[in-house]
Amino acid sequence: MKNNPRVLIVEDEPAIAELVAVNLKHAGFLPICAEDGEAAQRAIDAVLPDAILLDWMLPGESGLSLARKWRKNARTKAVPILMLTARGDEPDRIAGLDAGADDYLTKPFSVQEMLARIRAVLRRRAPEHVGETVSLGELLLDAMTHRVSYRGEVLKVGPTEFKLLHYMMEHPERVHTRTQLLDKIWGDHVFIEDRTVDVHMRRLRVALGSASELLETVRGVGYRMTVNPAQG
Amino acid sequence: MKNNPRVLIVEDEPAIAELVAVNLKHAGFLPICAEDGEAAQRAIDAVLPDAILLDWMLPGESGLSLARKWRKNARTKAVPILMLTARGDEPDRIAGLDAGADDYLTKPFSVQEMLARIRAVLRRRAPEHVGETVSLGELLLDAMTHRVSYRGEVLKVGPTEFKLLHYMMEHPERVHTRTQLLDKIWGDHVFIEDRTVDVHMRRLRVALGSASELLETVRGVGYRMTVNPAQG
DNA sequence: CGCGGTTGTCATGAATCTGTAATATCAACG
DNA sequence: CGTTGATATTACAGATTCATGACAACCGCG
Repeated sequence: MKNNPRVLIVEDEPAIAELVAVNLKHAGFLPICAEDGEAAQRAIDAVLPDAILLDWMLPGESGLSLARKWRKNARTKAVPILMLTARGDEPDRIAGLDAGADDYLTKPFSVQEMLARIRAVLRRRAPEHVGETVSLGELLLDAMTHRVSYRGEVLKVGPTEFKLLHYMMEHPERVHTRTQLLDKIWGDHVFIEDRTVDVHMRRLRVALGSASELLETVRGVGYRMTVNPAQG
Repeated sequence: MKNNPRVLIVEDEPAIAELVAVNLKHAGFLPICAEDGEAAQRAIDAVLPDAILLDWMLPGESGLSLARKWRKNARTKAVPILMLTARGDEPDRIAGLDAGADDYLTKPFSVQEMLARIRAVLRRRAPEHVGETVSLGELLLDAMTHRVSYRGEVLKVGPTEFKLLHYMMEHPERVHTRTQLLDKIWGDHVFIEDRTVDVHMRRLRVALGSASELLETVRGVGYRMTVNPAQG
Protein backbone atom coordinates (compact mmCIF):
# COMPACT_ATOMS: atom_id res chain seq x y z
CA MET A 1 0.00 0.00 0.00
CA LYS A 2 2.91 2.28 0.64
CA ASN A 3 4.87 2.46 -2.57
CA ASN A 4 2.17 3.59 -4.93
CA PRO A 5 3.63 3.53 -8.42
CA ARG A 6 4.49 7.01 -9.64
CA VAL A 7 2.97 7.81 -12.98
CA LEU A 8 4.19 10.88 -14.79
CA ILE A 9 1.49 12.49 -16.90
CA VAL A 10 2.82 14.65 -19.72
CA GLU A 11 -0.19 16.45 -21.12
CA ASP A 12 -0.72 20.08 -22.02
CA GLU A 13 -4.51 19.99 -21.83
CA PRO A 14 -5.26 20.71 -18.14
CA ALA A 15 -8.72 19.12 -18.29
CA ILE A 16 -7.39 15.81 -19.54
CA ALA A 17 -4.40 15.85 -17.22
CA GLU A 18 -6.65 16.48 -14.26
CA LEU A 19 -9.10 13.76 -15.27
CA VAL A 20 -6.33 11.24 -15.67
CA ALA A 21 -4.62 12.28 -12.45
CA VAL A 22 -7.76 11.95 -10.40
CA ASN A 23 -8.49 8.51 -11.76
CA LEU A 24 -4.93 7.34 -11.26
CA LYS A 25 -4.88 8.56 -7.70
CA HIS A 26 -8.14 6.82 -7.06
CA ALA A 27 -6.70 3.62 -8.46
CA GLY A 28 -3.79 3.75 -6.06
CA PHE A 29 -1.20 5.42 -8.24
CA LEU A 30 0.71 8.56 -7.48
CA PRO A 31 0.17 10.87 -10.44
CA ILE A 32 2.62 13.65 -11.26
CA CYS A 33 1.68 16.18 -13.90
CA ALA A 34 3.82 18.03 -16.41
CA GLU A 35 2.44 20.30 -19.10
CA ASP A 36 5.35 20.07 -21.50
CA GLY A 37 8.61 18.30 -22.22
CA GLU A 38 10.63 20.65 -20.11
CA ALA A 39 8.49 20.19 -17.02
CA ALA A 40 8.47 16.45 -17.63
CA GLN A 41 12.25 16.37 -17.75
CA ARG A 42 12.43 18.24 -14.48
CA ALA A 43 10.03 15.79 -12.88
CA ILE A 44 12.06 12.85 -14.12
CA ASP A 45 15.29 14.40 -12.93
CA ALA A 46 13.69 14.79 -9.55
CA VAL A 47 12.26 11.35 -9.06
CA LEU A 48 12.26 8.57 -11.59
CA PRO A 49 8.61 7.59 -12.20
CA ASP A 50 7.46 4.00 -12.60
CA ALA A 51 5.61 4.78 -15.80
CA ILE A 52 5.03 7.71 -18.16
CA LEU A 53 1.80 8.71 -19.85
CA LEU A 54 2.97 10.80 -22.80
CA ASP A 55 0.78 12.94 -24.99
CA TRP A 56 1.58 12.84 -28.67
CA MET A 57 0.91 16.51 -29.29
CA LEU A 58 2.74 18.86 -26.98
CA PRO A 59 3.81 22.49 -27.06
CA GLY A 60 7.53 22.59 -27.78
CA GLU A 61 9.20 19.21 -28.05
CA SER A 62 6.86 16.54 -29.36
CA GLY A 63 5.96 13.44 -27.45
CA LEU A 64 7.64 11.33 -30.05
CA SER A 65 10.88 13.18 -29.63
CA LEU A 66 10.69 12.96 -25.85
CA ALA A 67 10.11 9.22 -25.98
CA ARG A 68 13.18 8.77 -28.16
CA LYS A 69 15.27 10.91 -25.84
CA TRP A 70 14.26 9.02 -22.73
CA ARG A 71 14.87 5.71 -24.41
CA LYS A 72 18.40 6.73 -25.14
CA ASN A 73 19.17 7.87 -21.60
CA ALA A 74 20.46 5.11 -19.36
CA ARG A 75 18.52 6.27 -16.37
CA THR A 76 15.15 6.46 -18.07
CA LYS A 77 15.63 3.64 -20.52
CA ALA A 78 13.66 1.13 -18.51
CA VAL A 79 10.67 3.31 -17.69
CA PRO A 80 7.60 2.16 -19.59
CA ILE A 81 6.02 4.81 -21.80
CA LEU A 82 2.38 4.93 -22.82
CA MET A 83 1.65 7.25 -25.72
CA LEU A 84 -1.59 9.22 -25.78
CA THR A 85 -2.69 9.95 -29.28
CA ALA A 86 -5.78 11.58 -30.72
CA ARG A 87 -5.42 9.73 -33.95
CA GLY A 88 -5.55 6.00 -34.12
CA ASP A 89 -4.12 5.41 -37.53
CA GLU A 90 -1.44 2.97 -38.32
CA PRO A 91 1.48 5.28 -39.22
CA ASP A 92 1.36 7.16 -35.93
CA ARG A 93 1.08 4.00 -33.98
CA ILE A 94 4.07 2.52 -35.72
CA ALA A 95 6.05 5.70 -35.20
CA GLY A 96 5.18 5.76 -31.54
CA LEU A 97 6.10 2.17 -30.84
CA ASP A 98 9.17 2.70 -32.95
CA ALA A 99 10.26 5.59 -30.77
CA GLY A 100 10.17 3.30 -27.80
CA ALA A 101 6.64 3.54 -26.45
CA ASP A 102 5.48 0.40 -24.74
CA ASP A 103 1.85 0.87 -25.60
CA TYR A 104 -0.46 3.56 -26.79
CA LEU A 105 -3.93 4.86 -26.03
CA THR A 106 -6.22 6.54 -28.53
CA LYS A 107 -8.26 9.49 -27.33
CA PRO A 108 -10.93 9.35 -26.27
CA PHE A 109 -10.07 6.36 -24.14
CA SER A 110 -11.96 4.76 -21.30
CA VAL A 111 -10.52 5.20 -17.84
CA GLN A 112 -10.74 1.48 -17.27
CA GLU A 113 -8.71 0.77 -20.35
CA MET A 114 -6.09 3.29 -19.35
CA LEU A 115 -5.71 1.75 -15.91
CA ALA A 116 -5.57 -1.73 -17.33
CA ARG A 117 -2.82 -0.80 -19.74
CA ILE A 118 -0.77 0.98 -17.13
CA ARG A 119 -0.99 -2.02 -14.86
CA ALA A 120 -0.01 -4.20 -17.76
CA VAL A 121 3.18 -2.32 -18.59
CA LEU A 122 4.08 -2.15 -14.91
CA ARG A 123 3.62 -5.91 -14.59
CA ARG A 124 5.68 -6.45 -17.66
CA ARG A 125 8.53 -4.41 -16.21
CA ALA A 126 7.98 -5.56 -12.67
CA PRO A 127 10.46 -8.43 -12.49
CA GLU A 128 13.40 -6.32 -13.54
CA HIS A 129 12.34 -3.44 -11.36
CA VAL A 130 12.05 -5.32 -8.09
CA GLY A 131 14.78 -4.33 -5.68
CA GLU A 132 16.51 -2.41 -8.38
CA THR A 133 17.82 1.05 -8.06
CA VAL A 134 16.14 4.04 -6.50
CA SER A 135 17.06 7.55 -7.46
CA LEU A 136 16.56 11.00 -6.10
CA GLY A 137 18.04 13.73 -8.16
CA GLU A 138 21.66 12.76 -8.67
CA LEU A 139 21.63 10.41 -5.74
CA LEU A 140 21.41 6.75 -6.69
CA LEU A 141 20.85 3.75 -4.48
CA ASP A 142 21.14 0.21 -5.76
CA ALA A 143 19.52 -2.29 -3.44
CA MET A 144 21.01 -5.29 -5.23
CA THR A 145 24.63 -4.27 -5.13
CA HIS A 146 24.03 -2.40 -1.89
CA ARG A 147 25.68 0.71 -3.29
CA VAL A 148 25.01 4.39 -3.09
CA SER A 149 26.44 7.04 -5.38
CA TYR A 150 26.15 10.77 -5.81
CA ARG A 151 27.18 12.46 -9.05
CA GLY A 152 29.09 9.36 -9.97
CA GLU A 153 31.00 9.19 -6.69
CA VAL A 154 30.45 5.99 -4.74
CA LEU A 155 29.63 6.59 -1.10
CA LYS A 156 30.30 4.37 1.87
CA VAL A 157 27.14 3.95 3.89
CA GLY A 158 26.72 1.76 6.97
CA PRO A 159 24.03 -0.92 7.26
CA THR A 160 21.48 0.97 9.30
CA GLU A 161 22.09 4.17 7.41
CA PHE A 162 21.61 2.29 4.16
CA LYS A 163 18.22 1.03 5.25
CA LEU A 164 17.26 4.49 6.41
CA LEU A 165 18.33 6.04 3.15
CA HIS A 166 16.63 3.35 1.12
CA TYR A 167 13.34 3.83 2.90
CA MET A 168 13.46 7.59 2.71
CA MET A 169 14.40 7.57 -0.96
CA GLU A 170 11.46 5.32 -1.67
CA HIS A 171 9.22 7.86 0.00
CA PRO A 172 10.73 11.18 -0.99
CA GLU A 173 9.37 14.62 -0.24
CA ARG A 174 7.48 13.22 2.67
CA VAL A 175 8.19 13.96 6.31
CA HIS A 176 8.86 10.92 8.44
CA THR A 177 8.58 11.15 12.19
CA ARG A 178 11.19 9.42 14.29
CA THR A 179 8.59 6.96 15.48
CA GLN A 180 7.53 6.12 11.95
CA LEU A 181 11.11 5.50 10.96
CA LEU A 182 11.69 3.29 13.97
CA ASP A 183 8.60 1.30 13.10
CA LYS A 184 9.56 0.89 9.48
CA ILE A 185 13.29 0.36 9.67
CA TRP A 186 13.92 -1.13 13.09
CA GLY A 187 10.51 -2.79 13.41
CA ASP A 188 7.68 -1.77 15.65
CA HIS A 189 8.52 -4.28 18.34
CA VAL A 190 11.89 -2.89 19.30
CA PHE A 191 12.20 -0.43 22.09
CA ILE A 192 14.60 2.28 21.08
CA GLU A 193 14.85 5.93 21.99
CA ASP A 194 13.40 8.34 19.46
CA ARG A 195 16.52 10.42 19.71
CA THR A 196 18.60 7.55 18.40
CA VAL A 197 17.21 8.35 14.99
CA ASP A 198 18.94 11.72 15.23
CA VAL A 199 22.27 10.04 15.63
CA HIS A 200 21.73 7.82 12.63
CA MET A 201 20.66 10.81 10.61
CA ARG A 202 23.89 12.43 11.61
CA ARG A 203 25.84 9.37 10.49
CA LEU A 204 23.91 9.24 7.27
CA ARG A 205 24.68 12.90 6.64
CA VAL A 206 28.35 12.37 7.18
CA ALA A 207 28.27 9.41 4.81
CA LEU A 208 26.36 11.37 2.19
CA GLY A 209 28.83 14.23 2.18
CA SER A 210 27.58 17.00 -0.03
CA ALA A 211 24.52 14.95 -0.90
CA SER A 212 23.34 15.48 2.63
CA GLU A 213 21.65 18.66 1.49
CA LEU A 214 18.91 16.40 0.18
CA LEU A 215 18.20 15.31 3.72
CA GLU A 216 16.29 17.95 5.61
CA THR A 217 15.28 18.28 9.22
CA VAL A 218 11.72 19.36 9.77
CA ARG A 219 11.76 20.80 13.22
CA GLY A 220 9.18 19.44 15.56
CA VAL A 221 8.19 16.72 13.11
CA GLY A 222 10.99 14.62 11.71
CA TYR A 223 13.10 14.25 8.59
CA ARG A 224 12.55 14.45 4.86
CA MET A 225 14.45 13.69 1.68
CA THR A 226 13.90 16.15 -1.10
CA VAL A 227 15.14 16.99 -4.55
CA ASN A 228 14.65 20.65 -3.88
CA PRO A 229 16.58 21.46 -0.77
CA ALA A 230 15.72 24.86 0.60
CA GLN A 231 18.62 27.12 -0.21
CA GLY A 232 20.07 28.18 3.10
CA MET B 1 -7.32 14.67 22.62
CA LYS B 2 -10.78 13.51 23.60
CA ASN B 3 -10.60 9.92 22.47
CA ASN B 4 -7.94 8.62 24.78
CA PRO B 5 -7.28 4.99 23.93
CA ARG B 6 -8.86 2.61 26.43
CA VAL B 7 -6.43 0.12 27.87
CA LEU B 8 -7.80 -2.80 29.82
CA ILE B 9 -5.43 -3.94 32.55
CA VAL B 10 -5.97 -7.53 33.63
CA GLU B 11 -3.81 -7.99 36.72
CA ASP B 12 -4.56 -9.54 40.07
CA GLU B 13 -1.80 -7.80 41.98
CA PRO B 14 -3.38 -4.49 43.09
CA ALA B 15 -0.04 -2.75 43.51
CA ILE B 16 1.06 -3.44 39.96
CA ALA B 17 -2.34 -2.71 38.49
CA GLU B 18 -2.40 0.62 40.26
CA LEU B 19 1.10 1.54 39.19
CA VAL B 20 0.37 0.72 35.59
CA ALA B 21 -2.98 2.51 35.66
CA VAL B 22 -1.50 5.71 37.04
CA ASN B 23 1.22 5.78 34.44
CA LEU B 24 -1.16 5.03 31.62
CA LYS B 25 -3.49 7.76 32.70
CA HIS B 26 -0.61 10.17 32.92
CA ALA B 27 0.43 9.23 29.40
CA GLY B 28 -3.00 10.07 28.03
CA PHE B 29 -4.59 6.64 28.09
CA LEU B 30 -7.81 5.65 29.77
CA PRO B 31 -6.96 2.66 31.97
CA ILE B 32 -9.61 0.16 33.06
CA CYS B 33 -8.72 -2.40 35.67
CA ALA B 34 -9.87 -5.98 36.09
CA GLU B 35 -8.49 -8.37 38.69
CA ASP B 36 -9.38 -11.59 36.93
CA GLY B 37 -10.70 -13.10 33.71
CA GLU B 38 -14.30 -12.79 34.74
CA ALA B 39 -14.04 -9.08 35.52
CA ALA B 40 -12.08 -8.56 32.32
CA GLN B 41 -14.78 -10.23 30.28
CA ARG B 42 -17.41 -8.01 31.87
CA ALA B 43 -15.34 -4.92 31.07
CA ILE B 44 -14.93 -6.01 27.47
CA ASP B 45 -18.61 -6.75 27.14
CA ALA B 46 -19.32 -3.27 28.39
CA VAL B 47 -16.93 -1.32 26.19
CA LEU B 48 -14.43 -2.75 23.77
CA PRO B 49 -10.96 -1.49 24.75
CA ASP B 50 -8.31 -0.41 22.27
CA ALA B 51 -5.67 -2.61 23.83
CA ILE B 52 -5.34 -5.19 26.58
CA LEU B 53 -2.53 -5.61 29.09
CA LEU B 54 -2.87 -9.20 30.18
CA ASP B 55 -1.07 -10.79 33.08
CA TRP B 56 0.18 -14.30 32.54
CA MET B 57 -0.59 -15.53 36.01
CA LEU B 58 -4.15 -14.95 37.11
CA PRO B 59 -6.50 -16.48 39.64
CA GLY B 60 -8.98 -18.67 37.82
CA GLU B 61 -8.63 -18.68 34.05
CA SER B 62 -5.02 -18.12 32.93
CA GLY B 63 -3.94 -15.20 30.79
CA LEU B 64 -2.97 -17.58 28.05
CA SER B 65 -6.41 -19.07 27.98
CA LEU B 66 -8.05 -15.65 27.97
CA ALA B 67 -5.93 -14.50 25.08
CA ARG B 68 -6.94 -17.55 23.06
CA LYS B 69 -10.58 -17.00 23.87
CA TRP B 70 -10.49 -13.35 22.82
CA ARG B 71 -8.68 -14.12 19.66
CA LYS B 72 -11.40 -16.54 18.66
CA ASN B 73 -14.22 -14.12 19.33
CA ALA B 74 -15.06 -11.95 16.36
CA ARG B 75 -15.66 -8.88 18.43
CA THR B 76 -12.38 -8.98 20.29
CA LYS B 77 -10.27 -10.57 17.57
CA ALA B 78 -8.68 -7.34 16.46
CA VAL B 79 -7.85 -5.94 19.88
CA PRO B 80 -4.10 -5.99 20.45
CA ILE B 81 -3.00 -7.97 23.50
CA LEU B 82 0.18 -7.37 25.48
CA MET B 83 1.17 -10.22 27.77
CA LEU B 84 2.74 -9.49 31.12
CA THR B 85 5.00 -12.27 32.26
CA ALA B 86 7.33 -12.67 35.18
CA ARG B 87 9.44 -15.14 33.31
CA GLY B 88 11.18 -14.17 30.16
CA ASP B 89 12.08 -17.57 28.83
CA GLU B 90 11.49 -18.61 25.30
CA PRO B 91 8.74 -21.25 25.79
CA ASP B 92 6.45 -18.85 27.58
CA ARG B 93 7.07 -16.17 25.04
CA ILE B 94 6.32 -18.52 22.18
CA ALA B 95 3.19 -19.78 23.91
CA GLY B 96 2.03 -16.24 24.53
CA LEU B 97 2.55 -15.04 21.00
CA ASP B 98 1.07 -18.30 19.79
CA ALA B 99 -2.07 -17.69 21.79
CA GLY B 100 -2.49 -14.46 19.92
CA ALA B 101 -0.63 -11.92 21.97
CA ASP B 102 0.80 -9.05 19.93
CA ASP B 103 3.71 -8.46 22.21
CA TYR B 104 4.86 -9.25 25.69
CA LEU B 105 6.53 -7.53 28.61
CA THR B 106 8.75 -9.21 31.15
CA LYS B 107 8.42 -8.09 34.76
CA PRO B 108 9.96 -6.04 35.99
CA PHE B 109 9.58 -3.69 33.05
CA SER B 110 10.25 0.00 32.70
CA VAL B 111 7.24 2.27 32.45
CA GLN B 112 8.73 3.88 29.37
CA GLU B 113 9.04 0.57 27.64
CA MET B 114 5.51 -0.38 28.50
CA LEU B 115 4.17 2.86 27.08
CA ALA B 116 6.29 2.52 23.99
CA ARG B 117 5.01 -0.96 23.32
CA ILE B 118 1.41 -0.04 23.86
CA ARG B 119 1.79 2.84 21.45
CA ALA B 120 3.46 0.51 19.00
CA VAL B 121 0.65 -2.03 18.93
CA LEU B 122 -1.90 0.75 18.67
CA ARG B 123 -0.01 2.26 15.75
CA ARG B 124 0.23 -1.09 14.09
CA ARG B 125 -3.53 -1.42 14.06
CA ALA B 126 -4.20 2.18 13.26
CA PRO B 127 -4.66 3.13 9.63
CA GLU B 128 -1.80 5.11 8.18
CA HIS B 129 -2.94 8.65 8.57
CA VAL B 130 -2.47 10.34 5.25
CA GLY B 131 -1.98 14.07 5.10
CA GLU B 132 -4.07 15.76 2.50
CA THR B 133 -2.93 18.86 0.77
CA VAL B 134 -5.06 21.92 1.36
CA SER B 135 -5.20 24.92 -0.91
CA LEU B 136 -6.55 28.41 -0.68
CA GLY B 137 -6.14 30.41 -3.82
CA GLU B 138 -2.45 30.21 -4.67
CA LEU B 139 -1.53 29.23 -1.17
CA LEU B 140 -0.79 25.53 -0.79
CA LEU B 141 -0.23 23.50 2.35
CA ASP B 142 0.80 19.88 2.19
CA ALA B 143 0.53 18.05 5.47
CA MET B 144 2.33 14.99 4.12
CA THR B 145 5.46 16.84 3.16
CA HIS B 146 4.86 19.51 5.77
CA ARG B 147 5.35 22.27 3.25
CA VAL B 148 3.70 25.57 2.52
CA SER B 149 4.03 27.45 -0.73
CA TYR B 150 2.62 30.59 -2.28
CA ARG B 151 2.77 31.14 -6.01
CA GLY B 152 5.38 28.45 -6.23
CA GLU B 153 7.59 29.94 -3.55
CA VAL B 154 8.26 27.68 -0.59
CA LEU B 155 7.65 29.39 2.72
CA LYS B 156 9.30 28.70 6.03
CA VAL B 157 6.66 28.30 8.71
CA GLY B 158 7.26 27.39 12.34
CA PRO B 159 5.54 24.48 14.10
CA THR B 160 2.73 26.33 15.83
CA GLU B 161 2.18 28.63 12.89
CA PHE B 162 1.96 25.60 10.64
CA LYS B 163 -0.76 24.08 12.77
CA LEU B 164 -2.58 27.39 12.90
CA LEU B 165 -2.40 27.81 9.16
CA HIS B 166 -3.41 24.23 8.53
CA TYR B 167 -6.49 24.55 10.68
CA MET B 168 -7.53 27.88 9.27
CA MET B 169 -7.01 26.72 5.70
CA GLU B 170 -9.19 23.73 6.39
CA HIS B 171 -11.91 26.08 7.55
CA PRO B 172 -11.60 29.09 5.28
CA GLU B 173 -13.97 32.02 5.00
CA ARG B 174 -14.87 31.57 8.62
CA VAL B 175 -14.02 33.70 11.61
CA HIS B 176 -12.24 31.93 14.43
CA THR B 177 -12.16 33.46 17.87
CA ARG B 178 -8.94 33.31 19.82
CA THR B 179 -10.51 30.93 22.27
CA GLN B 180 -11.66 28.59 19.53
CA LEU B 181 -8.19 28.52 18.04
CA LEU B 182 -6.63 27.81 21.42
CA ASP B 183 -9.02 24.92 21.90
CA LYS B 184 -8.40 23.44 18.48
CA ILE B 185 -4.70 23.95 18.09
CA TRP B 186 -3.28 24.02 21.58
CA GLY B 187 -5.90 21.72 23.09
CA ASP B 188 -8.85 22.60 25.25
CA HIS B 189 -7.09 21.90 28.49
CA VAL B 190 -4.18 24.29 28.29
CA PHE B 191 -4.30 27.66 29.95
CA ILE B 192 -2.83 30.25 27.68
CA GLU B 193 -3.51 33.93 27.29
CA ASP B 194 -5.87 34.84 24.47
CA ARG B 195 -3.46 37.53 23.41
CA THR B 196 -0.84 34.91 22.65
CA VAL B 197 -2.81 34.06 19.55
CA ASP B 198 -2.16 37.59 18.30
CA VAL B 199 1.54 37.03 18.51
CA HIS B 200 1.34 33.77 16.60
CA MET B 201 -0.79 35.44 13.97
CA ARG B 202 1.89 38.05 13.67
CA ARG B 203 4.53 35.35 13.25
CA LEU B 204 2.36 33.58 10.72
CA ARG B 205 1.94 36.77 8.75
CA VAL B 206 5.65 37.39 8.66
CA ALA B 207 6.19 33.83 7.50
CA LEU B 208 3.52 34.13 4.83
CA GLY B 209 5.00 37.30 3.37
CA SER B 210 2.76 38.63 0.65
CA ALA B 211 0.38 35.74 1.18
CA SER B 212 -0.53 37.28 4.50
CA GLU B 213 -3.23 39.27 2.74
CA LEU B 214 -5.29 36.08 2.84
CA LEU B 215 -5.27 36.27 6.61
CA GLU B 216 -7.67 38.91 7.85
CA THR B 217 -8.33 40.33 11.27
CA VAL B 218 -11.97 40.61 12.19
CA ARG B 219 -12.03 43.29 14.77
CA GLY B 220 -13.72 42.36 18.00
CA VAL B 221 -14.07 38.72 16.95
CA GLY B 222 -10.94 36.99 15.74
CA TYR B 223 -9.23 35.97 12.52
CA ARG B 224 -10.24 34.60 9.16
CA MET B 225 -8.60 33.17 6.08
CA THR B 226 -10.15 34.12 2.79
CA VAL B 227 -9.50 33.75 -0.92
CA ASN B 228 -10.89 37.18 -1.57
CA PRO B 229 -9.18 39.62 0.72
CA ALA B 230 -10.84 42.99 1.07
CA GLN B 231 -8.94 45.59 -0.89
CA GLY B 232 -6.95 47.95 1.26
C1' DC C 1 41.18 -13.31 22.44
C1' DG C 2 41.90 -8.95 20.25
C1' DC C 3 40.38 -6.06 16.48
C1' DG C 4 37.79 -2.97 13.53
C1' DG C 5 33.30 -1.78 12.73
C1' DT C 6 28.54 -0.98 14.18
C1' DT C 7 24.95 0.42 17.44
C1' DG C 8 22.24 2.66 21.01
C1' DT C 9 22.58 6.11 24.66
C1' DC C 10 23.94 10.19 26.79
C1' DA C 11 25.82 14.98 27.84
C1' DT C 12 26.43 19.35 26.06
C1' DG C 13 25.84 23.47 23.54
C1' DA C 14 23.63 25.76 19.74
C1' DA C 15 19.55 26.91 17.37
C1' DT C 16 14.94 27.70 17.45
C1' DC C 17 10.47 28.15 19.40
C1' DT C 18 6.98 29.99 22.94
C1' DG C 19 4.24 32.52 25.97
C1' DT C 20 4.03 36.94 28.24
C1' DA C 21 4.33 41.58 29.04
C1' DA C 22 5.34 46.26 27.69
C1' DT C 23 4.68 49.56 24.15
C1' DA C 24 3.05 51.43 19.85
C1' DT C 25 -0.87 51.70 16.43
C1' DC C 26 -5.19 51.55 14.93
C1' DA C 27 -10.33 51.86 14.35
C1' DA C 28 -14.69 53.24 15.92
C1' DC C 29 -17.51 56.41 18.10
C1' DG C 30 -19.25 60.39 20.43
C1' DC D 1 -10.74 65.79 17.36
C1' DG D 2 -9.92 63.01 21.50
C1' DT D 3 -11.11 59.00 24.01
C1' DT D 4 -11.20 54.21 24.37
C1' DG D 5 -10.95 49.49 23.63
C1' DA D 6 -8.75 46.32 20.52
C1' DT D 7 -4.92 44.83 17.72
C1' DA D 8 0.04 45.06 16.12
C1' DT D 9 4.67 44.97 17.20
C1' DT D 10 8.72 44.24 19.78
C1' DA D 11 11.65 42.37 23.26
C1' DC D 12 12.87 38.71 26.16
C1' DA D 13 13.60 34.82 29.39
C1' DG D 14 12.44 30.10 29.69
C1' DA D 15 11.59 25.91 27.36
C1' DT D 16 12.14 22.67 23.41
C1' DT D 17 14.39 20.55 19.99
C1' DC D 18 18.32 19.32 17.37
C1' DA D 19 23.39 18.50 16.17
C1' DT D 20 27.43 16.73 17.67
C1' DG D 21 31.08 14.21 19.82
C1' DA D 22 32.14 10.69 23.16
C1' DC D 23 31.46 6.15 24.90
C1' DA D 24 30.52 1.47 26.22
C1' DA D 25 28.31 -2.66 24.64
C1' DC D 26 28.15 -5.65 21.04
C1' DC D 27 29.24 -8.44 16.83
C1' DG D 28 31.60 -11.11 13.47
C1' DC D 29 36.03 -12.69 12.30
C1' DG D 30 40.62 -14.05 12.07
